[in-house]
Amino acid sequence: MKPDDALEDALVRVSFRVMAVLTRIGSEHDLSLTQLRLLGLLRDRRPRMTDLAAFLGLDKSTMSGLVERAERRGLVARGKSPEDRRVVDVTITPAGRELAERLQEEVNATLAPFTDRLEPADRHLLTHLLDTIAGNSGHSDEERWLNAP
Amino acid sequence: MKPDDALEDALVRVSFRVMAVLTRIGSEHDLSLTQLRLLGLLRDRRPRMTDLAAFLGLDKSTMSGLVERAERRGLVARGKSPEDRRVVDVTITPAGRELAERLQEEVNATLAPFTDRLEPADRHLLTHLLDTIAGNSGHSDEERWLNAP
DNA sequence: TTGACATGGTTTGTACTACCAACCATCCTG
DNA sequence: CAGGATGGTTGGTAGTACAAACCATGTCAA
Repeated sequence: MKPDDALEDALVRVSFRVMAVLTRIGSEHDLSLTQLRLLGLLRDRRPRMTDLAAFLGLDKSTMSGLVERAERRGLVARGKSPEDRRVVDVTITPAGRELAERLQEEVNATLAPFTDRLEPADRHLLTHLLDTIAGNSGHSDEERWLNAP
Repeated sequence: MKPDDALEDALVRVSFRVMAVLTRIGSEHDLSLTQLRLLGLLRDRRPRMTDLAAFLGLDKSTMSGLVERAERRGLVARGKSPEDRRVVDVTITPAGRELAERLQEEVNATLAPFTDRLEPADRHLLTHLLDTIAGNSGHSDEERWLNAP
């Protein structure tokens, strides 16, 4: 084992904490982590099923069930593309959007006590460092919350 | 929405990336994220079922199945406590320990390209900042990889 | 143009995850 | 010793995820 994996360890540790927060908040709204992410993803996109599967790293068949359940709850809608009648475009409904926004607020509010352990300057610094390792050095507004790998 | 959630967003984004790495590496060894975490947890502990459930934030019944499947694969073992014959102590087997170590190496190796985007000084800084928000300010060697919330 | 192949989604079947409620076994306490 | 509390397992249900088989539509080349 390499002598200095402290950063990798810290990343994994913090990530599990963040996931615990997301999982809890999701479950309070009867949403799995994946559904949560789906909703966040659809806030500023209108992808087809295949794109969604690629974004989330899931199989097409998994997407079918995922979208089907979300649709049954009125959070997303399926629309057939006029250009290619095979493709199904997935959109978020007003109800879904409202839920997604509330979720993000709750997540941020829950994470705040942790991030508030840092001085404002350190918060900016940490944000920058995280963006750097994530590859979003020039913080593009395109790449947003709950993005794909 | 508060004006400055940049740090929270970055944390969530990076966490999803880290989870994607863990999920992929786990699945290459036929391990779910939870099994991965269970294995990591057992590397330096010998908890009873209830403690494991609390650590992982899961129901006792979920732990039964989880441990049962891991035991069937020879990665962990159940041992009855002599003091209290109700409790079941869970231990990692040599095979399980070897796998856990290989997993950690792979995870660290996969994360390295990301963390290597930072200068050594920034890596130390980031480690310190992450430890701070996670509450492990005095980096205790007790609290290790894949810890509980 | 039409036959062959590629692409986009759904369906079906299986295994795992996770919860809850009900249930035994063992411990503890009055 | 009779409750009740605690530790785990079992059974039932829903969701997640994959792979394979499938249908519909699109594309390309002979």
